[in-house]
Amino acid sequence: MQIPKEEIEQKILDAARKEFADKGFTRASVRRIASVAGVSTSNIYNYFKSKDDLFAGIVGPIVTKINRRFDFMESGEEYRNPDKWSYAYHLQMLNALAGFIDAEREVLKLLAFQSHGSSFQNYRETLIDRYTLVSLKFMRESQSLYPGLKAEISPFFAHNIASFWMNVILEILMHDVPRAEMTVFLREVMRFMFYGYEGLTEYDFSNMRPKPLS
Amino acid sequence: MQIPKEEIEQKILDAARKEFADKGFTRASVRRIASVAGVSTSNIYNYFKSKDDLFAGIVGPIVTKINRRFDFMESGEEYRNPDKWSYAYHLQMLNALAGFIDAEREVLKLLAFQSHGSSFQNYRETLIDRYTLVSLKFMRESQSLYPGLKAEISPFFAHNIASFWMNVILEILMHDVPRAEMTVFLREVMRFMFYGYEGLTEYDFSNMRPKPLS
Amino acid sequence: MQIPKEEIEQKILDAARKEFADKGFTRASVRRIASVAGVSTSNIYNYFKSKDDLFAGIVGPIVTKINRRFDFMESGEEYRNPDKWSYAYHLQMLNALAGFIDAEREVLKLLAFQSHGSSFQNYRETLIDRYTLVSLKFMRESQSLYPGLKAEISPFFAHNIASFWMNVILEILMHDVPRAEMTVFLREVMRFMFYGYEGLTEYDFSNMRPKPLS
Amino acid sequence: MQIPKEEIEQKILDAARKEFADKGFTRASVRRIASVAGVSTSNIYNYFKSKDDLFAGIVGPIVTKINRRFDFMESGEEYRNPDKWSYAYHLQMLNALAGFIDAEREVLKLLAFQSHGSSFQNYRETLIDRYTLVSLKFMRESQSLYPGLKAEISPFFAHNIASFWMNVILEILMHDVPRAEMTVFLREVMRFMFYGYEGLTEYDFSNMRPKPLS
DNA sequence: CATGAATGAGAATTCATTCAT
DNA sequence: AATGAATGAATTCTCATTCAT
Repeated sequence: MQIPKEEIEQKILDAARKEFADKGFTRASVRRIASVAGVSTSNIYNYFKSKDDLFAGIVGPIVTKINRRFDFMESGEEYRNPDKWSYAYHLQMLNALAGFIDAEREVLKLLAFQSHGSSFQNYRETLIDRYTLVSLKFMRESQSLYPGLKAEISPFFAHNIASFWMNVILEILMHDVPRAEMTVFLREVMRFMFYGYEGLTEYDFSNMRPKPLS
Repeated sequence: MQIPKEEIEQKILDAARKEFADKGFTRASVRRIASVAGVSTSNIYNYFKSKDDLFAGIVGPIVTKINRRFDFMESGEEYRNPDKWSYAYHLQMLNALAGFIDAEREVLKLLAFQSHGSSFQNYRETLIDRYTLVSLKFMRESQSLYPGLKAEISPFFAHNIASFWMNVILEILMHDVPRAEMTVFLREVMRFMFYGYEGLTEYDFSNMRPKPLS
Repeated sequence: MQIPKEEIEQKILDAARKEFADKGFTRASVRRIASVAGVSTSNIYNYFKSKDDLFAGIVGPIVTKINRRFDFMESGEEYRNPDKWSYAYHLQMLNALAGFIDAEREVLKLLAFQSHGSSFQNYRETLIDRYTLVSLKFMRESQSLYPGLKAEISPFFAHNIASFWMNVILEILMHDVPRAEMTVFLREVMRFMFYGYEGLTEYDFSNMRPKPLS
Repeated sequence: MQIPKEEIEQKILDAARKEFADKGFTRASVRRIASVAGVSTSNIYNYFKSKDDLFAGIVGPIVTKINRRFDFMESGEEYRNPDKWSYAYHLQMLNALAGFIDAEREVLKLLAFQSHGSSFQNYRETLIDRYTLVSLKFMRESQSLYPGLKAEISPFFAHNIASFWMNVILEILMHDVPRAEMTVFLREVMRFMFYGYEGLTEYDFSNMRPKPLS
């Protein structure tokens, strides 16, 4: 054919992205995707072996990226870097997060709000769980590094903090918060968190937490 | 015929509750509900005029209760009570909340996780919005009562706090946290929140926030 | 009960009339009729043994009236009256017709446009056929009375004239022609018919046909 | 698979034609059509996107033809042809009409008697309205060409004449009048009409109207 | 790689009617 | 006379997927 393979695949993915965004996974129709893509329904099955696989084709790359980031966090390497314990580092992380959200809004929205019925419907939970583990590990490491720290956080509480962060991201996505406001907002959230933590753990995080905005 | 109406209605509701809990609103099947309830499919429509109405038949009463509670909060009456500003009051609220969650777990789960596709699919958002308004109002009233307070909370931040509380409840539901642990946990969360607020608003909430659990 | 039988029956008939007028026989729903009438669906079956019977309950009396009129026409008695051959008589007939249509619009519309699917769905045809027979008979009698008349009208042509008259009535009903205009219009139609007949039959109907309206 | 598309489509159309002819649009069943066509119900929806579309698939081509004929009449081009005002021309038209009716009996019957509930249910009215407009226009043009003509026809009367013509066609269809008789009959009707018109308008149409048959 | 053809299972809902009470 | 309860059959339509070509 004249049309190269990749181009067709791209057309399918584009159409699918729109359809999933509009209707959500369950109510999306492969037929409609095909017709928008200008491709026969059956041909879609030459590129993706199921509706679920098609969804994976869209969110897969981003999921991989996210997973790799979590792999890295779980590796613990990060924490061995003393810079990790600085305000600047946290700010940098927040910026990276904001950038990522901003760049991948569309797909992240699919993952967050439209994946019900697909094999990614529990992805949010998975991430929260992973992040919970990471943060508990971080707490433990903190205690060995800073013996004064009394960070007695219950696993479920940690889970909720993780869930809170996830929630913050979902709210950003849901309300299409622009990049610039994201930074301000995320910094405020982090400040809020540090103060909250301090209250619970009786430890002074002042060198880490963001300053108020002017 | 001999079987009284209520009994049948109850059987249908029971079967529906199970089905909705299992499959979620969209993927639930009226046929299956009927067959589990031991009733002809069409007979269901003598009791509930649509699948959505059937769902409403289950969650409706609880929704009404919740809405009434929010009506009361919006009325502002609560805030005119000076006790509202006390630690004891907050604890009492948390206990009431825990009791309610504990009593209505099953239905609340339907509302929270299985309502997608029904007319209640945005209920979570609605509640968050209402609570946001209430808390912003509370902030404003606080400022007139306690002029020292610098509570500059952006509406979106307030929205996120509301969303956080909602999230806490969802987590409790999702992980079937038992009643006893709920109290402990909610108290911790509130402590966390007060400290967080203090950091943001530079105001001393110490007379209001829960003490640490020994 | 306090409510007398007739009253209930009337309520049912009223509700049914509305429903049939709105939806036509086939798409009308007995349930809806019952609910509008404020009666249980099943109770309707104590008054009318089927949906069709219910429809008959509405149109029946008018149908009977019409049938009796046709019985009379078929009896031929009318034609033995020499006045029948006069302009005045025809005018009187048209007025009677207009009055009848005006008085029974609602039911006639049901019969004309909404009876499809009921046992009255062929009533229009039946009437046309009866009228065809009557007019052919009239023609024959005319010839014996007025030997000069060459009224060679084919049965099918007669059928069409009958159908035309029916059509005129349907148009009056469909466009809600008010009583006053009806008279004018029917007179014009009759004039038109007589001239048409004259052309076909080479007979002078001038003593019978309506004058032009000044 | 081996069976080519057109063949299947034809089978479906054939079965549908029968079903619609038997039951009328509303009471026709897609299931039954499918089973008669030897095709799965759902496959029908690969050919026609709805029951209505299926009906349109049958009557559509003829409707298009008819519409084009009316477009032409409305264009007025016809009237600028002086031959239009001749007996011969009218006869030719009647013949064309008879031919068309004869050729498309089956579909015309569907349109005329079985379209209730479909999107063609008002087609009869539409045609009558169009024809009414055309004939009123014709009347006006006549007056400018033949100033002696006093053709004061009310719109509603014109409407009724149009309706009469439609009715004539319906009767032909309903009683399966054979082609040969159609010609005779239509000529009689036209003669009748011209005489009728003459009586109403006091104008001499004698050069236009058909002669009596022998 | 592409497609036309096909399908079975399933969806929610409406219907007229029946019948024991 | 009235009703509450019940039902089986029917409706159109949508779906993801398969497979021979």
